[in-house]
Amino acid sequence: MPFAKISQRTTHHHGNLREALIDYAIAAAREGIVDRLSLRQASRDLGVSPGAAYRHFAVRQELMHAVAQRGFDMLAQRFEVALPFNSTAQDAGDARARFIALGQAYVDFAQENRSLWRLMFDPYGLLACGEKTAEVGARAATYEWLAKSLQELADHALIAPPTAGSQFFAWTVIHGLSDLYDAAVSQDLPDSHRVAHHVALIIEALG
Amino acid sequence: MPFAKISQRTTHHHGNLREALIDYAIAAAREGIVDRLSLRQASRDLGVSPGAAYRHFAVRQELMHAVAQRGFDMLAQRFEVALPFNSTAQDAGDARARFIALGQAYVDFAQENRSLWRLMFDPYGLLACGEKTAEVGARAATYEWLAKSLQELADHALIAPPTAGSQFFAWTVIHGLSDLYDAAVSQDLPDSHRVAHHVALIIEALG
DNA sequence: GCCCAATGTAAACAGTGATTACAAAAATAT
DNA sequence: ATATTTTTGTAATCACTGTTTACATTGGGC
Repeated sequence: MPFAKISQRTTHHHGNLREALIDYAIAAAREGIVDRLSLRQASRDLGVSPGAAYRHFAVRQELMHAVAQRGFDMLAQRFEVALPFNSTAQDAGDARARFIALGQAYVDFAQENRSLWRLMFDPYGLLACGEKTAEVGARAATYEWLAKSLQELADHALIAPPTAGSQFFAWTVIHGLSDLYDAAVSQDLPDSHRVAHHVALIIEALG
Repeated sequence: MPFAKISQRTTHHHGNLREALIDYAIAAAREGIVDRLSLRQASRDLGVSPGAAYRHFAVRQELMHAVAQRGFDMLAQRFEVALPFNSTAQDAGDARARFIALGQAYVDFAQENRSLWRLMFDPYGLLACGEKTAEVGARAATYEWLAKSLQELADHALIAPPTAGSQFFAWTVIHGLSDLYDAAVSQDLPDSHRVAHHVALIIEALG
């Protein structure tokens, strides 16, 4: 589905089938429902027998697992761009702008990767799947950026000192926004700076 | 899966297969991933041939469609309990309590019906499926309660007069909370009145 | 009582996740 | 360098799925 047959390899071994499968799934995510991806189709397109995939993923869900993890990495990368980790807010306005940029990055990513996004937060996929340490860890990593940004806001007296509760609140709002923003477009909302405006409201709430 | 063979009917016609299938799926949702429900399994358990289901749903997705719609009805029912429609807030405290009850109802429903919940907000299921008027309509109906509650808050000077933007913001927060609350439990947050506290923050933001 | 639309059945199709027994190649040890 | 072991592939097979088709049964309206 995502793209036609790719590798006419001549060697018996594919070389990097595991990563190739993840790449394939990520590409598939961009133009459809990654969760509904067929292992057989993927194997076929990669020029490999169906059974081969099972050397790398004991079960279909395990591939989805890996894909979601990759998704969290991609998200973290976005955060790093929006909020380079070795940078700091200069003043209150800067802290505010950086916080909004963070929220915007989150929403943008969700919108540009709907299908992957949904997979990442599937409570039946990752969260229910045995050892959830890894991906919860990855999520926690992205959580760090939020913590940092909130701290900056507090440092410039825009909000009260952050707590676990306020951090969760901020995440909640941005996450909800990411999930619903599409639907919002279909309704007619006030036009300008929509995401920015909503993210800014978080600052009000925590002020 | 959800429950074993049910109807040993003697008549040729089932009588109400369509509703029976939806009921079955709703029951299935309570103990697993409704989205992964098998039409054949369902038909089997209902004592009917696989093809029979196709007299009522041209395609599997159409059943999911109907199930999600039922989900919105169930949610609306919760709202009606939390906020009887022919009642009004007496004072500011009342308005506040009612708003929080509304949010709590939303979160509770999401948590008690995780699988159904996820189906309801699947952007690939309903929203992408042709004529989305019906379920968007249903969603809009639940939206009315939120509008009413916000208006009550404004009437008692707890927030500024509601706008489309502020309404969307409130929805966003409550929705995000519903989606993430499970994950939150796994972290250790301040203990008491968690949902209530977060919903209350919406009032701060819109004040 | 007859006809017809609605609703069921049975059998088939292609496609799926997964398992198994076996082959080829790469890595490693001798 | 050769033998052995581990990794990674193949082919065939299983039970199951969504969906379609041709055919049977039924209940309601004339």
